[in-house]
Amino acid sequence: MVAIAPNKLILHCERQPQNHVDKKESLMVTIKKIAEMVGVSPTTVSNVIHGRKNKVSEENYKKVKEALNQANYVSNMSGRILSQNGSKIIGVILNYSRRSEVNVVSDPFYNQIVGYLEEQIRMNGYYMMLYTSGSVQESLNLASAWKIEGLVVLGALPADAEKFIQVAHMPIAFIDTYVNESFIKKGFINVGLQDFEGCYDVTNYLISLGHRKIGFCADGNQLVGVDEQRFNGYKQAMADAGRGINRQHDFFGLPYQVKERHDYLTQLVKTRFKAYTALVFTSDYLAIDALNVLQDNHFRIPQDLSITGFDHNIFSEQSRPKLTTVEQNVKDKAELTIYHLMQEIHQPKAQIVNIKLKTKLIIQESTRSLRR
Amino acid sequence: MVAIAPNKLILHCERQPQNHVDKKESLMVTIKKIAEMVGVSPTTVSNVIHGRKNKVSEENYKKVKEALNQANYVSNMSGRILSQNGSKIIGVILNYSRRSEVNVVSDPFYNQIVGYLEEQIRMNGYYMMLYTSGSVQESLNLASAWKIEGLVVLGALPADAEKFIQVAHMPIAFIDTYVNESFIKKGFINVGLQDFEGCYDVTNYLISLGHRKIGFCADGNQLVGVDEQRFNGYKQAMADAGRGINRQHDFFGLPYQVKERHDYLTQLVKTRFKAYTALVFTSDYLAIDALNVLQDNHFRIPQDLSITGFDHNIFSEQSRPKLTTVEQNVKDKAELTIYHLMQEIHQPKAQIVNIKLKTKLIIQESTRSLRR
DNA sequence: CTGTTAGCGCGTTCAG
DNA sequence: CTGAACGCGCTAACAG
Repeated sequence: MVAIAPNKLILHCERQPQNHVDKKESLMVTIKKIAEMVGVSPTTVSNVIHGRKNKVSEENYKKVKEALNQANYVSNMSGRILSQNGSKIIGVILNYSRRSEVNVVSDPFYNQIVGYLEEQIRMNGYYMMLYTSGSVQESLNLASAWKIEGLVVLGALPADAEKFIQVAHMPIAFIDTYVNESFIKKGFINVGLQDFEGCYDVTNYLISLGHRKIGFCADGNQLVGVDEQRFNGYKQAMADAGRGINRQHDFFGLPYQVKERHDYLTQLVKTRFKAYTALVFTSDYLAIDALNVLQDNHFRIPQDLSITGFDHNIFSEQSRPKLTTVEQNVKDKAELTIYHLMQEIHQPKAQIVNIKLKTKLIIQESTRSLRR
Repeated sequence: MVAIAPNKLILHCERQPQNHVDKKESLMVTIKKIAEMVGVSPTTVSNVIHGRKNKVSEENYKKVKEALNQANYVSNMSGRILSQNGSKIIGVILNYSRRSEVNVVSDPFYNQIVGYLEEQIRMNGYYMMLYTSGSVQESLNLASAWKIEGLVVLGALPADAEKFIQVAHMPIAFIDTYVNESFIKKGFINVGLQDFEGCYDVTNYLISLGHRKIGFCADGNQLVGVDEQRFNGYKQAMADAGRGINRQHDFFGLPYQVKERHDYLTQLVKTRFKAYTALVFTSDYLAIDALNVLQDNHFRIPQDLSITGFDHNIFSEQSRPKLTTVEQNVKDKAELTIYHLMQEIHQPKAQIVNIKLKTKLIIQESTRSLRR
C-alpha cells in the first residue's frame, strides 16, 4: 500500500527466507496469574488494583500489591474496555482545516497544539490517538471502534463540525470552530479566539499609523470559520475608519501549495499589491512566506509595505524584520480544551463551553507609520 | 491533576448540578446483532467481514454484506485484540531526545516527522498512538497494555535504545539512533542520516572558503548520539585541514531553555565568539535562534561571521540571510521507517536494517568566502 | 457451507 | 473478606 522506492543508500540490510516465529508465549502478566502466584482469587487481585482496601484483608492486600509491583503488572486494555470500562483514549482529529488541501504536517500551529494536547491528555491519565484526514464518518468510526472516550477536533469547518455534533455519541471538544447558534447546546465545547477582535485591533493599529489602503490575505478563496471572523474584524475596522471594503479587490485568496502561492505572490507584487500600503495576513506562516517573496522582489518591509501576521509563533520572532502580529496562547488553548473535555467525560451534558480567548497585539518591526 | 486556572474570558459557560445521564444504550453494532438481523450465525458474519467467500454461500454473503453497510458496522477493537489478533496500533514514542530537557513540542523536526509518520501509519491501515516522555519501562508498559504491534522510537539516546532492545517483545524502529554494534542483530531497525558525512561536508565547505577558526555549537553539554557523530565529522574535516580541535574551547554547549540560551549567546557574542570566523550548528533551529541573537547584537552575517545549520527545514529558508545548511529528507525518513517496521511486523526477525540516508549540502547566504 | 462453543482478560455481581 | 460465575465482542476450532 505504501508506494515508496527505497533506493537510498542502505548499509546493511540482510534478509532471511520466511523465518516464521511462533510467538505464542504471551508474556502478558494477567490478574489470573498474579492470583495464582499469591494464592488468592482474581477478584481479590482486582480489588487490590482498584485500591478497595475495605474488601481485602490487610495481609493479602500487601502480598498482592507486592506481587503486582514485582511482576510489573499492566492491565490489559482490551479486557478492560470490553468489560464496560472506559478506553482511556482521547482521539485527536486534524485536517478539517482551513488549510485542508495540503498536508497539515506543515502547519506550525497544528504541530504545536498537538504537542500540548498530548501533554495534557497524558497528565490526565489518558492516551492520545492522533488521526488525520478522512471524512467525519470515518473519524467517528475510528472513535467507536476504540470506544474512545472523547474527541478533540481541530479547526473543523462549520459544516463538518455540525455533522460531528449530530452524529457523535461522545464528548467532543472543538478548537477554533464556528458553528450555527442552534448547535450550541448542552455538551458543546469549543475553545477559540477572539478572532474578530484580534483582527480588528491589528487593522485598527495600521489605520492609526496612517494607512488607508490595506489589503487582506488568507489561505484559499473561501472565507469561512476563523478566517471569516478575522476578515470581518478587518472589514469592521476599515468601516469604522470610513473605508468601505470591496471583497473582490481587497481580499487576496492565496493558493495552498507553496509553489503556486509563490508564483501568485510574485505576480501580485508587480501588480495589485502596488495599490496598498499595508497587508493583513491571517497567519504568521503566511505572512512570513509572503515577506520572503516580497523581499526577494526588492520590496522593503516596512518601508514599501507594512505587513502583519496572526499567531505570534516562532516565525514572527525569527523573521527580519520581526513581524507585527496578534498573539494567541496555544498552550492555554490546549489546556482549556482538555480540561473541559474531561469535565464533559465525567459529567456529560452538564455544560455549554464556548470560550473565546483574548488576543494581544504585538507591535514589532514589520509595520511603519505613514506620518512623520 | 491538571493545574490550570481558567481565568480567561469565558463567554458562556453554564453549569448544571450533576445531570447524571444513563448511557447504557450501547449503540454499538455487533456481529451478533447483524447475525440476528440477517438470520445467520455470528461466524458467518465474521467470515463475510474477513472476505472468506469460500466459506459462505453467495446469497448469504450478499445479504450480510448489505446489512453490514446498512448498519455501518465497525468492528470493536477490544474484542478483536482480545481474541489474539493484532491491535493495529503503532506507538510513536518521543522525548528520548537530544533536546529531552525541554518540551519536545517546540522542536520543528519532531513535529514534522510525527505528521509524516501518522500519514504512513494510516496508509498502512494502522492507528497511531503518540506518547511523550516517561521512562523506557513506562513506554513498554503502554505498549503491552495495548498489545501494540510495533514501536517507533525517536531520537533515543544509546543507553535508552539499548534498554528498549533488551526488554521489548515487539518490533521497534528507531529513528536517528546510534547503538553499540553488539545490539545490531536480526530485528534491529534504525533509520538515520549520514550525520558524520553531512557535518564533514559542511565544515569542509567552510574550510574551502578559507575559514580556519571554526566553532561547533550543539544543544546541551553532552555530545552523544547524533550530535556526537556530527561533531566527529566536523572534527575530522578540521583535522584533514591540519587544524586540531580542542573540545574544551571549540565546542559550545548551549542551554536548552530559550531564555538561558539567549543570555548565554549574548555573552558569547561579546567574548569567545570573537575568536571565530565561522560556526557550525547541529540544527537549523539552533542556528536561526543564534542568528537572531547575533544580529540583534550587531553582528553581520555572513560578513562578520559565517554560520551553518543542519536539516534544511522551513527555518533555513525563511531566515535572512538564508541559511547554508545540510539537507535531510524527513518524509523519506518517515516512509522508510514505517515500511521496514511493517516488514518486521509481518515477518519478525527476518532482517537487519540500518539505514543512513544521504545528506546534501545546501549552500545559501549565511556563509562567505574569506578569500577575494 | 453453517452453527455451536470456548476462550481471550477484565470487572462485577452474587453466594459463600 | 473471598471465590466462582458471567458477560463484554470477536475469532478460531470443531461439529453438523
